[in-house]
Amino acid sequence: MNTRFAVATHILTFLAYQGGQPATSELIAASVNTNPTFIRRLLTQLAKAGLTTSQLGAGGGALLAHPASRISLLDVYRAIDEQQQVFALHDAPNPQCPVGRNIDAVLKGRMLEAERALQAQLAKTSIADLAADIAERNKVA
Amino acid sequence: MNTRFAVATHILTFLAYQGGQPATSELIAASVNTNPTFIRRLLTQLAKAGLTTSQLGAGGGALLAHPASRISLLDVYRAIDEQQQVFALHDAPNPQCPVGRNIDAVLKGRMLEAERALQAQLAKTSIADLAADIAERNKVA
DNA sequence: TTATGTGTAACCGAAATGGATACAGATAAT
DNA sequence: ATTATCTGTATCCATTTCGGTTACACATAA
Repeated sequence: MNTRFAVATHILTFLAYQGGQPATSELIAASVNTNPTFIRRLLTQLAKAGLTTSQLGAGGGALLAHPASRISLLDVYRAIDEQQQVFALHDAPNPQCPVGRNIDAVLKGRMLEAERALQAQLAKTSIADLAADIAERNKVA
Repeated sequence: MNTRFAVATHILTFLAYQGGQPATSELIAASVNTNPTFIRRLLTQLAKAGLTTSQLGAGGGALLAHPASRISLLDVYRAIDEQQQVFALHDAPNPQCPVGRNIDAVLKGRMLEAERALQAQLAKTSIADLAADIAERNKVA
């Protein structure tokens, strides 16, 4: 998969760590080690999903729209991965073949089940959980 | 994701439907609606994973190496998706940042949990299940 | 009024994806 | 033995995706 989910999660965790202080795309980009445009593109998606807000102008930046404890990895997944399916079907199997005619319909159901299992697990982790894990690691070190 | 998992599953289901009769890559390609080389590439991977065997020469083709009831979608996933991870991390976050320094380690664990949930669900379906579903659909129609 | 920061468009190179051709080698059929 | 068949693999190609880069209009804070 692409790294957008990981980066989006990084962004949100970073914002949680900011404690209400707006973070510029440049600042976040430095933490992620990428470029500000990439961050802004993801922030746009996160904002559209209602997970973040943006403060324009000097001293502005991105903020969490909700408490970190109420943002789950599933929320991030849904905000970023527009198609929301790990598996892809192959185009247009042969309708003349008894297998080709039905494989998509049959496989789609099983893929959905797997997808649901994945999403259910993602729902169990919040950005606050990640922030806490990170705080723990920084405490020890 | 790419369509290789779907095509590999299609191949195996097709072979299950053949009832022990070898299928050429050309025949399978016609069912999938793709080219024989793509099928042979996947068959090579499936063979390496011990899921299929190949009969060379005239009248030859691919065969299931085990009963379809003993080949799960997880087996296919493992055979085809070499990296076996839905999620990717972003390269080299900033080690100077308290978040960047730890995000990968923390996120990796959560991704693994989700990956495991996905795989556990895949394990519940066998190629025989798919073949049965397809048979049912062909019966009704 | 000026500096700051977002949102978005445009362009780029690298990598991945699947399609197409080609051919050596193994095997079955005759 | 000879021929036809089929695999396994290499090579090349066009298309798409991915993330990086530059640029700039617009909104807002200082």
